[in-house]
Amino acid sequence: MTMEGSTPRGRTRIQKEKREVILEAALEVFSANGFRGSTIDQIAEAAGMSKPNLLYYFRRKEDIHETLMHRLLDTWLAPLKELDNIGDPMTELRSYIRRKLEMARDYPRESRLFANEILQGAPRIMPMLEGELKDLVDEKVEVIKGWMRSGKIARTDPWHLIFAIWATTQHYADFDVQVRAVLGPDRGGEGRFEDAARFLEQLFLEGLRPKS
Amino acid sequence: MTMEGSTPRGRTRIQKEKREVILEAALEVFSANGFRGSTIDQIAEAAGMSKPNLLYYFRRKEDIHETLMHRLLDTWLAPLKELDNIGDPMTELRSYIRRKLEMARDYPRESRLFANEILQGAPRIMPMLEGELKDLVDEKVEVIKGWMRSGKIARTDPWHLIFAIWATTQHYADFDVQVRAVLGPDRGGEGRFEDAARFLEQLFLEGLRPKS
DNA sequence: CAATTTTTTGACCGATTGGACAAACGTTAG
DNA sequence: CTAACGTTTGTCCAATCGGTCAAAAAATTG
Repeated sequence: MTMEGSTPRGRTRIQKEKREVILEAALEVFSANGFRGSTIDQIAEAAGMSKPNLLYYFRRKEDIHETLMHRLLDTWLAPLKELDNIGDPMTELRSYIRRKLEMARDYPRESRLFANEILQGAPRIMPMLEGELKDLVDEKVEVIKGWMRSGKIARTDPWHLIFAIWATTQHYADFDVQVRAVLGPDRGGEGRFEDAARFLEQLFLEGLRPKS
Repeated sequence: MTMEGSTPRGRTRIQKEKREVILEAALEVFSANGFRGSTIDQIAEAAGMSKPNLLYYFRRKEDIHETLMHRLLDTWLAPLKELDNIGDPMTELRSYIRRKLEMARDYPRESRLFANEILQGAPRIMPMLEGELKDLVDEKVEVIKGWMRSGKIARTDPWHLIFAIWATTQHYADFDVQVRAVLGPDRGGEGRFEDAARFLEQLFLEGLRPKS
């Protein structure tokens, strides 16, 4: 029996392993060149196998990308999911910013893959944006609104607050080459994430300090 | 004599006009699909001419992109160039944020073209980033440092302040589809730029209010 | 061992791509 | 008019692309 892409059943040990190798290679290639800029040959070479061999595990180039994007969104939303109102609002926000910045530092390829997809108009994940993502944001917006009502943080627009956190943190992954070019050799080393963390904490925590 | 791409001399009126039409079409196509994702045929069609005709004005696909990127950087740096210390620091910063946000609103294609290039590792404009861009930022960092020394704004990292302004404003162009998907039909209309402007002003101006 | 199934590969295919080129067309100057 | 120059197009080409296929090689099973 040939492998059925639709049925998760019947995956042998080799299939599971090779599919992981391919996905890892595809993440590397897709995040660096975008979907249309990447070729199956490139991915196959990065995965250490021939093109027909790769196509034995994923029938179409788009299947690889789709699998990658589905996994990605879960990883990507995880930090926001952790945001809840059991702790102190300022502490919660600081933790969220830190987690997002750590993701930009530790998973820049994932961030760039996501950025690539959105830049092209999100043709393959639009439903997920309007569904899962929007629902999660709506939920967290209510949490933030609660903080504002109770005077724990300044009143402002919760949606744009979330956008600002996304934008500033992901910037260090997506625009990494620009950040390093501007900072130069001295300031552009690994310490840039520490500097960024300090700055962003100050910006957001001072910027959201409740007036009273 | 055939047209020399290297010599700006000898451009007829028709050449100037057609080159502009091509660049406008290329901006549309490149910003939506990236460099490798765009074809000469697409650009030619958007420009209302045949592919060989287009190649009469630009010998290679890359020449179009290069011309576009060179112009782009000038446009892109203009708002930052205007930042100087003749006015009140807070007013200057507010103006800068507003100008950048207006650019994201009025020139989203340019923003996405730039983002695409940086995402791919800036293969074609790296020298400009390390040269012009870095020099300009270094200069403005000194301006901001002066404001901090004189106690007009809070002491913080000027480089990351600039990054944060870039990231938050360009986010509304580069991640537009995500912003609109998350905001939904009600809040995602044209008013979103007004909301963003209000939020960003509050965030940055409160976040940078000097502690006295 | 042999039979069967899974994995791998070389060769191939049609479509698309960036680009070349010569011929045709248009325009202008003498 | 004609010669020269600028512009446009149809046709063509080599390279690359995503993907197929049959057959070989490995692995698994009995």
